[in-house]
Amino acid sequence: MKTEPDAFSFDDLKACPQKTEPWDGIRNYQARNLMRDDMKKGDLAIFYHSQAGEETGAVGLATIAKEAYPDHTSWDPKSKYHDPKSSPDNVRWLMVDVKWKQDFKQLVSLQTMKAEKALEGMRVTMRGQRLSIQPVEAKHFKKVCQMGGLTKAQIDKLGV
DNA sequence: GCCAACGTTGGC
DNA sequence: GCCAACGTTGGC
Repeated sequence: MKTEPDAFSFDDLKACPQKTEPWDGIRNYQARNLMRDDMKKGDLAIFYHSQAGEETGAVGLATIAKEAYPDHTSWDPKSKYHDPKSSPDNVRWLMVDVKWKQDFKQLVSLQTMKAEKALEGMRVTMRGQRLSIQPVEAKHFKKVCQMGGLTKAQIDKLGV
């Protein structure tokens, strides 16, 4: 899951009150469908900082705390995420809740991921991948955790 | 700030 | 249903 840390960072997620955060504002059908179809409660996500200069990359892990439900900001005219075509009766956009899980010991920069042979084919390393939510294969997921400095025991414990 | 990539919109 | 125009993302 990508986010611009200037808007919302991994530290913000870690600090937020009940440690769960509604992932609102997703206005892309592919991303919405991934949330709706593929994200189950308890699933893990790699948290990724985009547009962050040297700090661009994967910073840690989050858990899906709540499965897809209507994104109410979509029918709120005051919201920056307002979509006039969405309403409570005709829900167009969904969100999930996420929860901080684990920090990486070190940043796994985009550069490092691109250079890592074992991550070949991982979406985020390929050009033109703007999608803010991307599916990650288990082998890539574990490799990124390893590059982030998690121990083998810690990675095994995740049950990926 | 540039620009490639690509999603969305709307005229036809 | 095609496709040009336009908007957005995000690396650089």
